[in-house]
Amino acid sequence: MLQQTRVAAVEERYEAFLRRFPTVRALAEAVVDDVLALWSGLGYYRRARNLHAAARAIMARHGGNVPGDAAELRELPGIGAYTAAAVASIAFGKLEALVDGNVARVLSRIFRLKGDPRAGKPAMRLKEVAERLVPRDGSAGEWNEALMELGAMVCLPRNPRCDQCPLAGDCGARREGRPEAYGGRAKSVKSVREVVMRIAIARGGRWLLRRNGAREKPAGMFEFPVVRGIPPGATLEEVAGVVERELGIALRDVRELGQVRHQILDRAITVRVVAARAVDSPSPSPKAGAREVHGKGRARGERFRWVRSSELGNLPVSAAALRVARLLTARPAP
DNA sequence: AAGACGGGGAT
DNA sequence: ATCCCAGTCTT
Repeated sequence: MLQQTRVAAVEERYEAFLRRFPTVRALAEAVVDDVLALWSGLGYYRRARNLHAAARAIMARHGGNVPGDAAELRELPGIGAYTAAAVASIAFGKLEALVDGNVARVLSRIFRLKGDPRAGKPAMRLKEVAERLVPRDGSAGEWNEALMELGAMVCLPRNPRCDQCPLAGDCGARREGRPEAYGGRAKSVKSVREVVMRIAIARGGRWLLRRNGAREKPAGMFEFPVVRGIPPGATLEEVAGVVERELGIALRDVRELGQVRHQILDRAITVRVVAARAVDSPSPSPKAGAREVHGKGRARGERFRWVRSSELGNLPVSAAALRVARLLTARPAP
């Protein structure tokens, strides 16, 4: 969970995950949708799929015991150089150095290492430095945690708190007077704004959700259906017409509920949320043309599904869908 | 070596 | 609006 995700965000989620899957075996025996459901909203869902696959590999290859050796850990899906070293050193007391985003920044500054610390030669140099520094007295795990913590709490990307840093006297960047000049990424990402409309169709205490395909993002997660081709000034009648044509569901009580925003890597998305009820007859379910199935290799399930709000927590849903659901709960139908 | 991957919190 | 997070895998 911590891969590319802040500790604060993970803290709220991992206890529930461990309660649901307390052992490697429990995780290995779960179906992947149940694993993804506990990952809902966290993002990077490949991590959840990899963790699930890793649990199965640990059952198959290691008799259900997590290997303590970095090289063996590295063979598991989703475990790269950083995670292998972190688990081996922190959980198993092994002598392993590691470089995460925090350590990269700290060491780049202390030794005034130029270049993007996450890629290419600079990354290699950092790993060498980390390996030279890691203590050999059995405290590698503590050392690694301390270095990461220093980066997270003191040696901050933007405004480092050098006055509180125990290593300020040893820091080349500090001596140079410009600590922020080191440890930053090479290129920046431009954010593009985008507006989409999603519709929440209610029927008999359920909402209609649609599962993303393999090429849609986030892949395989449930969302409220997008309504495409709606210009900014369109009327609700026009919206209902598009939905009826695309999904084959007649609507009543159509109303614009409000907006939710969410930030995806390079896009700032504003979601206009339209709520409506399905007219029960004649066709309460998405018409055949809209009823796609999953691509090759997946179970052939329906793209669309009527879901009770109470069972939303048992399904893999995107963060956007969680926000929309929250809005629906806050502003229920009149 | 670059790009893809989701989302959020701090600034 | 930008940065970047206790990265990894694919192209």
